[in-house]
Amino acid sequence: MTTKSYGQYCGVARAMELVGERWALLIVRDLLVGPKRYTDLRAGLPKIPTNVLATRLKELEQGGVVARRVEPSPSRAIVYELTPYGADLDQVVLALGRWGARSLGELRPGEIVTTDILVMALRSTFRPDRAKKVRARVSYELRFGDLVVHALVDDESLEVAAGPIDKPNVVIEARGPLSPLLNGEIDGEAALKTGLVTTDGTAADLNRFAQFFPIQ
Amino acid sequence: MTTKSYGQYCGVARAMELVGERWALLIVRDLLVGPKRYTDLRAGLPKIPTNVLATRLKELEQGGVVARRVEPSPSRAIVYELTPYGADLDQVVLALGRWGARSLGELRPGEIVTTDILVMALRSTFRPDRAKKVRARVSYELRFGDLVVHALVDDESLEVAAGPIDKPNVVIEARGPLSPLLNGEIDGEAALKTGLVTTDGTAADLNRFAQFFPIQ
DNA sequence: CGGGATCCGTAAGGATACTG
DNA sequence: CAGTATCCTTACGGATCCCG
Repeated sequence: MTTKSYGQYCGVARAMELVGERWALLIVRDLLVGPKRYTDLRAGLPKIPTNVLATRLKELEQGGVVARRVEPSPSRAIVYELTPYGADLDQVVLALGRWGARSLGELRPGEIVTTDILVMALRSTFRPDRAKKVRARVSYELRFGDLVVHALVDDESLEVAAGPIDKPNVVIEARGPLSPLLNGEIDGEAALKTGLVTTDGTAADLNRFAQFFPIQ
Repeated sequence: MTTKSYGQYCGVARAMELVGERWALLIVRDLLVGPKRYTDLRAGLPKIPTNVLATRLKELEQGGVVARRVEPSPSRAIVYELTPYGADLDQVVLALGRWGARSLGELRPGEIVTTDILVMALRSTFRPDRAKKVRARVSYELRFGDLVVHALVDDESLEVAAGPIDKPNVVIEARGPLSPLLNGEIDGEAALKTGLVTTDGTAADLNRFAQFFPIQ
C-alpha cells in the first residue's frame, strides 16, 4: 500500500512503484503464462517467503495489476490472474527476459527452471522476422529434465505452452541450459556431439531452432 | 555486493538481479539520455540517499551495466555512462515507461519532472507508424516550467534532446502534466481553453502532437 | 565543489511455525 | 489450500561528515 514514492512524475518511476518491488515481476512473469492459485505460485517461486508472496499479491491487486478471483462452486478455488492492464506488461517482461538472458551463463548451484520460465524464455527470444523469411511452419517439443513445453512456429507467429504436443516435427531434449547453442557459442552439431542436446531431428534442425530463438 | 539471487535460471530473474534493486532503473533511465557525473545523477534523483546512489553505481558497474570513467586532464571529472550492454536496456526502459505512463494520473505533491524524464517520456510514447503515415517532418519545442526539450519527428524517426531548437515548427508550453491531452481525455482545443497548454501553433498542431506521442 | 563514507533509526525481506 | 503470525536480519532512508 505505502510503496515508497520516487517523487518523480515519470512513467518509469510509476512503473517501478507498481511492479518494482522484489519478486513482483517474477510473479507477473508466471501469471503471464496463465492464471494460478496461491500454491501454484509458491511452487513456481520456491524461494519466495510466503508472507512476501501474500504481500506482493495484495499490492499488485491494489495497483490494478492482478485480480483475485474466487472460482464458482464447487471448486471455490482462489485464483490470481492478471488484469488487462497487468497483461500489458507482456512486452516489458519479454524485453527484460531477452536482455537478462544474455547474462545467464552457466547454471548456478541451486538455480531451477520451471515450465513457466521455459515458456516465457521461448516467447522472449523468438524472432518473427527470421521465421517469416523461411515461411517456417514447425512444431517443437522441448524437454528439460521432466519439464516439457512445445512451440508452434507458423510464418511469423508463435504459440508456446506447457506440456507435449501431438506429432511434433522436432523433439529437442536438453541435458543442460541451451544458452551456448542459442547464443552461438556452439552450433547444432557441437551441441549433439557434446551431449548437451539429443533430438529426433538433425543438427540442421537444431541450428534452425537456434536461429528462431537466439540469445542476443 | 552479491545481490540476493532468485534461484532461477531465467532471463527475467537475472535481469532483476542486475537492475531490479530500488533506484537502479531510474539511474539507468537518466544515463540513457547521456553520461553523467555523480552530482548530475543526484540532481536528477533528488530523493535518492547518497549512499544508495554510490552503492547502486558500484553494483551496476560490477554487473557490466555502467562504466565509471575518469575524463582526461585537465578535467579529470568522473563520469558514469552505460556500457553497450547497459545501453541495450533502452527498449526495456521505454516499454516500462510506456506502461507506467498510463498510471501517472495527476501530479502528486512533491513529485518533480526533469529534462531527462521529458526526453525519455517522448521517446517512450512516440509512435513511428503514425508519424510515417503522414510523412511528417516537424520540430517541436516543449517547455515545462523552466525545462526545455525539443523533438524532431521525421517520417518514422525521432530525435529528442534537452534544450531549445532553432526555429521549431511548434512551441508547446505546458502549464501542467500533459497526460490528459496525450491519453485522449481532452483534445487540443480543450487543452488550450483550460489553459493547460499554450502554443504558437494551433489546436490541430496539439492534436497531431498527441497522435504522435499518445499515452496508451 | 565533486565524490563520496559513516552513522543510525526504521521499514522491508527472509525463515519458520501455525491456523481457519 | 490459502494464507497469518512471529522473530530475526538485512536493506533502505535521512542526516551528517569527510577529503582532495
